[in-house]
Amino acid sequence: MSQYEHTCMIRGDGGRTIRTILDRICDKWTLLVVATLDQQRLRFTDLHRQIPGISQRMLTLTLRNLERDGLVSRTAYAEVPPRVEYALTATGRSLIPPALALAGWAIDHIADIEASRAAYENRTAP
Amino acid sequence: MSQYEHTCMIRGDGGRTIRTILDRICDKWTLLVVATLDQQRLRFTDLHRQIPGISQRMLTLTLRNLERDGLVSRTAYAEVPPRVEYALTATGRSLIPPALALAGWAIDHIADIEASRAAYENRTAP
DNA sequence: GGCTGATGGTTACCGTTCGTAAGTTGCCCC
DNA sequence: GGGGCAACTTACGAACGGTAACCATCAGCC
Repeated sequence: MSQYEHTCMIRGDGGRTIRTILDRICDKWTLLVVATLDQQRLRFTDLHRQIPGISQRMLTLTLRNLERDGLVSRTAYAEVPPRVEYALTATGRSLIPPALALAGWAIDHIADIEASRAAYENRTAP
Repeated sequence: MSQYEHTCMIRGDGGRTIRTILDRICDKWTLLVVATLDQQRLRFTDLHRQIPGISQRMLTLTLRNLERDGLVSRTAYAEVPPRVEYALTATGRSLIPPALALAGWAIDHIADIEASRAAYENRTAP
Protein backbone atom coordinates (compact mmCIF):
# COMPACT_ATOMS: atom_id res chain seq x y z
CA MET A 1 0.00 0.00 0.00
CA SER A 2 1.26 3.43 -0.87
CA GLN A 3 1.97 6.05 1.73
CA TYR A 4 -0.54 8.16 -0.07
CA GLU A 5 -3.35 6.17 1.45
CA HIS A 6 -1.88 6.68 4.88
CA THR A 7 -1.70 10.41 4.49
CA CYS A 8 -4.37 11.45 2.03
CA MET A 9 -7.09 8.86 2.52
CA ILE A 10 -6.85 8.78 6.27
CA ARG A 11 -10.15 10.55 6.62
CA GLY A 12 -13.43 9.03 5.61
CA ASP A 13 -14.19 11.71 3.05
CA GLY A 14 -12.11 10.10 0.32
CA GLY A 15 -9.54 12.88 0.35
CA ARG A 16 -12.03 15.65 -0.13
CA THR A 17 -10.79 17.67 2.84
CA ILE A 18 -7.15 17.46 1.88
CA ARG A 19 -8.07 18.42 -1.65
CA THR A 20 -9.76 21.55 -0.35
CA ILE A 21 -6.69 22.50 1.67
CA LEU A 22 -4.25 21.74 -1.15
CA ASP A 23 -6.43 23.71 -3.51
CA ARG A 24 -6.16 26.69 -1.19
CA ILE A 25 -2.42 26.42 -0.51
CA CYS A 26 -1.21 25.36 -3.95
CA ASP A 27 -2.29 28.24 -6.08
CA LYS A 28 0.01 30.31 -8.19
CA TRP A 29 0.88 32.92 -5.60
CA THR A 30 0.41 31.52 -2.11
CA LEU A 31 3.66 29.59 -1.91
CA LEU A 32 5.60 32.56 -3.29
CA VAL A 33 4.08 34.94 -0.74
CA VAL A 34 4.81 32.55 2.11
CA ALA A 35 8.36 31.98 0.91
CA THR A 36 8.92 35.71 0.58
CA LEU A 37 7.75 36.30 4.15
CA ASP A 38 10.25 33.74 5.42
CA GLN A 39 12.42 35.37 8.11
CA GLN A 40 11.03 38.87 7.62
CA ARG A 41 7.90 40.92 8.11
CA LEU A 42 7.05 43.05 5.11
CA ARG A 43 4.68 45.81 4.12
CA PHE A 44 2.26 45.54 1.27
CA THR A 45 4.35 47.59 -1.13
CA ASP A 46 7.54 45.68 -0.31
CA LEU A 47 5.80 42.39 -1.00
CA HIS A 48 4.52 43.80 -4.25
CA ARG A 49 8.03 44.78 -5.23
CA GLN A 50 9.66 41.51 -4.18
CA ILE A 51 7.26 39.17 -5.98
CA PRO A 52 7.74 39.74 -9.68
CA GLY A 53 4.61 39.65 -11.78
CA ILE A 54 1.97 39.76 -9.06
CA SER A 55 -0.73 42.39 -9.37
CA GLN A 56 -2.03 44.44 -6.46
CA ARG A 57 -5.37 42.70 -6.74
CA MET A 58 -3.91 39.20 -6.59
CA LEU A 59 -1.61 40.20 -3.74
CA THR A 60 -4.58 41.56 -1.81
CA LEU A 61 -6.65 38.45 -2.41
CA THR A 62 -3.81 36.07 -1.60
CA LEU A 63 -2.98 37.90 1.62
CA ARG A 64 -6.64 37.90 2.67
CA ASN A 65 -6.91 34.16 2.14
CA LEU A 66 -3.69 33.58 4.04
CA GLU A 67 -4.89 35.79 6.86
CA ARG A 68 -8.23 34.03 6.94
CA ASP A 69 -6.53 30.64 7.12
CA GLY A 70 -4.27 31.84 9.93
CA LEU A 71 -0.99 31.59 8.02
CA VAL A 72 -0.07 35.27 8.07
CA SER A 73 -0.86 38.05 10.51
CA ARG A 74 -1.83 41.52 9.37
CA THR A 75 -0.90 44.53 11.48
CA ALA A 76 -2.16 47.96 10.46
CA TYR A 77 -0.61 51.05 12.02
CA ALA A 78 -2.78 54.17 12.22
CA GLU A 79 -0.19 56.42 10.66
CA VAL A 80 0.07 58.67 7.70
CA PRO A 81 0.85 57.41 5.18
CA PRO A 82 -0.75 54.13 6.32
CA ARG A 83 1.50 51.23 7.17
CA VAL A 84 0.45 47.59 7.10
CA GLU A 85 2.84 44.80 7.96
CA TYR A 86 2.44 41.15 7.13
CA ALA A 87 4.26 38.35 8.92
CA LEU A 88 4.03 34.59 9.11
CA THR A 89 2.29 33.00 12.07
CA ALA A 90 3.59 29.80 13.63
CA THR A 91 1.37 27.81 11.29
CA GLY A 92 2.64 29.80 8.34
CA ARG A 93 6.26 29.22 9.33
CA SER A 94 5.62 25.49 9.50
CA LEU A 95 4.68 25.57 5.83
CA ILE A 96 8.12 26.81 4.82
CA PRO A 97 9.97 23.46 4.81
CA PRO A 98 7.52 21.58 2.58
CA ALA A 99 7.14 24.63 0.37
CA LEU A 100 10.91 24.84 -0.06
CA ALA A 101 11.02 21.11 -0.75
CA LEU A 102 8.59 21.60 -3.60
CA ALA A 103 10.42 24.66 -4.86
CA GLY A 104 13.68 22.74 -4.70
CA TRP A 105 12.17 19.94 -6.72
CA ALA A 106 10.98 22.44 -9.31
CA ILE A 107 14.48 23.91 -9.56
CA ASP A 108 16.03 20.46 -9.91
CA HIS A 109 13.67 19.42 -12.71
CA ILE A 110 13.07 22.60 -14.66
CA ALA A 111 15.47 21.46 -17.36
CA ASP A 112 13.86 18.01 -17.68
CA ILE A 113 10.38 19.43 -17.82
CA GLU A 114 11.18 22.08 -20.38
CA ALA A 115 13.00 19.56 -22.55
CA SER A 116 10.11 17.13 -22.36
CA ARG A 117 7.67 19.87 -23.19
CA ALA A 118 9.67 21.00 -26.21
CA ALA A 119 9.89 17.41 -27.47
CA TYR A 120 6.15 16.99 -27.01
CA GLU A 121 5.39 20.12 -28.99
CA ASN A 122 7.59 18.93 -31.85
CA ARG A 123 5.85 15.56 -31.84
CA THR A 124 2.30 16.90 -31.96
CA ALA A 125 2.69 20.11 -33.96
CA PRO A 126 4.41 19.22 -37.27
CA MET B 1 19.26 35.86 4.15
CA SER B 2 16.46 33.38 3.76
CA GLN B 3 16.92 30.07 2.02
CA TYR B 4 14.19 31.20 -0.32
CA GLU B 5 16.65 33.42 -2.11
CA HIS B 6 19.03 30.52 -2.52
CA THR B 7 16.40 28.32 -4.07
CA CYS B 8 13.88 30.55 -5.77
CA MET B 9 15.88 33.56 -6.80
CA ILE B 10 18.91 31.64 -7.96
CA ARG B 11 18.13 32.43 -11.55
CA GLY B 12 18.26 35.87 -13.01
CA ASP B 13 14.64 35.93 -13.98
CA GLY B 14 13.43 36.99 -10.55
CA GLY B 15 11.72 33.69 -9.91
CA ARG B 16 9.68 33.75 -13.08
CA THR B 17 10.73 30.28 -14.21
CA ILE B 18 10.03 28.63 -10.90
CA ARG B 19 6.69 30.35 -10.79
CA THR B 20 5.80 28.83 -14.15
CA ILE B 21 6.74 25.36 -12.96
CA LEU B 22 4.94 25.71 -9.64
CA ASP B 23 1.92 27.01 -11.46
CA ARG B 24 1.89 23.87 -13.57
CA ILE B 25 2.54 21.39 -10.75
CA CYS B 26 0.50 22.98 -7.98
CA ASP B 27 -2.93 22.96 -9.45
CA LYS B 28 -5.92 21.35 -7.88
CA TRP B 29 -5.55 17.91 -9.45
CA THR B 30 -1.91 17.32 -10.42
CA LEU B 31 -0.61 16.44 -6.97
CA LEU B 32 -3.55 14.11 -6.38
CA VAL B 33 -3.01 12.30 -9.67
CA VAL B 34 0.70 11.91 -9.00
CA ALA B 35 0.07 10.69 -5.46
CA THR B 36 -2.52 8.21 -6.70
CA LEU B 37 -0.06 6.78 -9.22
CA ASP B 38 2.48 6.20 -6.47
CA GLN B 39 3.55 2.53 -6.55
CA GLN B 40 0.98 1.47 -9.15
CA ARG B 41 0.15 1.87 -12.81
CA LEU B 42 -3.52 2.59 -13.40
CA ARG B 43 -5.99 2.83 -16.25
CA PHE B 44 -8.02 5.89 -16.96
CA THR B 45 -11.19 4.57 -15.38
CA ASP B 46 -9.39 3.40 -12.25
CA LEU B 47 -7.85 6.82 -11.79
CA HIS B 48 -11.26 8.35 -12.29
CA ARG B 49 -12.70 6.10 -9.60
CA GLN B 50 -9.85 6.61 -7.12
CA ILE B 51 -9.79 10.39 -7.24
CA PRO B 52 -13.06 11.59 -5.82
CA GLY B 53 -14.60 14.63 -7.45
CA ILE B 54 -12.51 14.81 -10.62
CA SER B 55 -14.36 14.91 -13.91
CA GLN B 56 -13.33 13.00 -17.01
CA ARG B 57 -12.43 16.21 -18.72
CA MET B 58 -10.16 17.43 -15.92
CA LEU B 59 -8.55 14.00 -15.64
CA THR B 60 -7.84 13.99 -19.36
CA LEU B 61 -6.37 17.47 -19.29
CA THR B 62 -4.30 16.83 -16.17
CA LEU B 63 -2.90 13.59 -17.58
CA ARG B 64 -2.03 15.29 -20.87
CA ASN B 65 -0.14 18.02 -19.08
CA LEU B 66 1.69 15.49 -16.94
CA GLU B 67 2.55 13.45 -20.02
CA ARG B 68 3.75 16.54 -21.84
CA ASP B 69 5.94 17.50 -18.90
CA GLY B 70 7.39 13.99 -18.73
CA LEU B 71 6.00 13.10 -15.31
CA VAL B 72 3.77 10.24 -16.39
CA SER B 73 3.96 7.79 -19.26
CA ARG B 74 0.92 6.79 -21.28
CA THR B 75 0.70 3.33 -22.77
CA ALA B 76 -2.21 2.48 -25.05
CA TYR B 77 -2.92 -1.14 -25.90
CA ALA B 78 -4.64 -1.81 -29.22
CA GLU B 79 -7.31 -3.96 -27.71
CA VAL B 80 -11.05 -4.00 -27.58
CA PRO B 81 -12.25 -2.48 -25.39
CA PRO B 82 -9.30 -0.09 -25.43
CA ARG B 83 -6.88 -0.09 -22.54
CA VAL B 84 -4.63 2.79 -21.58
CA GLU B 85 -2.29 2.63 -18.64
CA TYR B 86 -0.67 5.54 -16.89
CA ALA B 87 2.44 5.27 -14.74
CA LEU B 88 4.93 7.65 -13.18
CA THR B 89 8.24 8.23 -14.89
CA ALA B 90 11.46 8.62 -12.90
CA THR B 91 10.88 12.37 -12.82
CA GLY B 92 7.31 11.82 -11.68
CA ARG B 93 8.43 9.48 -8.91
CA SER B 94 10.88 12.08 -7.67
CA LEU B 95 7.96 14.43 -7.09
CA ILE B 96 6.37 12.04 -4.61
CA PRO B 97 8.42 12.96 -1.49
CA PRO B 98 7.86 16.74 -1.67
CA ALA B 99 4.23 16.17 -2.64
CA LEU B 100 3.71 13.92 0.37
CA ALA B 101 5.49 16.48 2.55
CA LEU B 102 2.97 19.07 1.47
CA ALA B 103 0.07 16.68 1.87
CA GLY B 104 1.35 15.74 5.32
CA TRP B 105 1.52 19.39 6.25
CA ALA B 106 -2.06 19.86 5.08
CA ILE B 107 -3.20 16.91 7.19
CA ASP B 108 -1.37 18.24 10.23
CA HIS B 109 -2.91 21.70 9.94
CA ILE B 110 -6.38 21.08 8.62
CA ALA B 111 -7.83 21.59 12.09
CA ASP B 112 -5.96 24.88 12.64
CA ILE B 113 -6.91 26.22 9.24
CA GLU B 114 -10.56 25.34 9.53
CA ALA B 115 -10.75 26.82 13.02
CA SER B 116 -9.07 30.02 11.85
CA ARG B 117 -11.39 30.22 8.89
CA ALA B 118 -14.48 29.75 11.03
CA ALA B 119 -13.29 32.44 13.45
CA TYR B 120 -12.62 34.79 10.53
CA GLU B 121 -16.11 34.29 9.14
CA ASN B 122 -17.66 35.06 12.50
CA ARG B 123 -15.57 38.21 12.79
CA THR B 124 -16.47 39.63 9.40
CA ALA B 125 -20.04 38.38 8.86
CA PRO B 126 -22.07 39.26 11.96
C1' DG C 1 -5.04 77.06 -1.04
C1' DG C 2 -4.10 73.94 -4.46
C1' DC C 3 -0.82 70.27 -6.36
C1' DT C 4 1.88 66.16 -5.98
C1' DG C 5 3.23 61.84 -4.05
C1' DA C 6 2.98 57.77 -1.08
C1' DT C 7 0.21 53.94 0.70
C1' DG C 8 -3.03 50.27 0.59
C1' DG C 9 -6.21 49.08 -1.43
C1' DT C 10 -11.14 48.50 -4.67
C1' DT C 11 -13.85 48.34 -9.08
C1' DA C 12 -14.85 47.38 -13.88
C1' DC C 13 -14.11 44.69 -17.62
C1' DC C 14 -12.73 40.83 -20.28
C1' DG C 15 -10.54 36.65 -21.72
C1' DT C 16 -9.29 32.09 -20.08
C1' DT C 17 -10.23 28.21 -17.44
C1' DC C 18 -13.33 24.97 -15.00
C1' DG C 19 -17.32 21.97 -14.20
C1' DT C 20 -21.42 19.55 -15.94
C1' DA C 21 -23.46 16.93 -19.10
C1' DA C 22 -24.01 14.90 -23.33
C1' DG C 23 -22.08 12.75 -27.61
C1' DT C 24 -18.55 9.59 -30.20
C1' DT C 25 -16.10 5.31 -31.81
C1' DG C 26 -15.45 0.45 -32.13
C1' DC C 27 -16.49 -3.89 -30.90
C1' DC C 28 -18.61 -7.66 -27.97
C1' DC C 29 -22.52 -10.02 -25.67
C1' DC C 30 -27.19 -11.18 -25.22
C1' DG D 1 -30.08 -5.23 -33.20
C1' DG D 2 -30.05 -3.09 -28.57
C1' DG D 3 -27.20 -2.19 -24.77
C1' DG D 4 -22.75 -1.73 -22.60
C1' DC D 5 -17.84 -0.68 -21.90
C1' DA D 6 -13.53 2.21 -22.38
C1' DA D 7 -11.45 6.42 -23.26
C1' DC D 8 -12.14 10.35 -24.78
C1' DT D 9 -14.21 14.79 -27.00
C1' DT D 10 -17.43 18.65 -27.49
C1' DA D 11 -20.71 22.31 -26.04
C1' DC D 12 -21.89 25.64 -23.04
C1' DG D 13 -22.65 28.43 -18.93
C1' DA D 14 -20.29 29.77 -14.59
C1' DA D 15 -16.35 31.09 -12.09
C1' DC D 16 -11.71 32.64 -11.82
C1' DG D 17 -7.41 35.44 -12.95
C1' DG D 18 -5.19 39.45 -15.14
C1' DT D 19 -5.01 44.47 -16.59
C1' DA D 20 -5.81 48.86 -15.73
C1' DA D 21 -8.03 52.55 -13.86
C1' DC D 22 -9.87 54.66 -9.78
C1' DC D 23 -10.22 56.04 -4.57
C1' DA D 24 -9.28 58.14 0.19
C1' DT D 25 -6.15 60.26 3.29
C1' DC D 26 -2.79 63.15 4.70
C1' DA D 27 2.23 65.33 4.45
C1' DG D 28 5.00 68.38 2.33
C1' DC D 29 5.78 71.95 -1.04
C1' DC D 30 4.93 75.95 -4.15
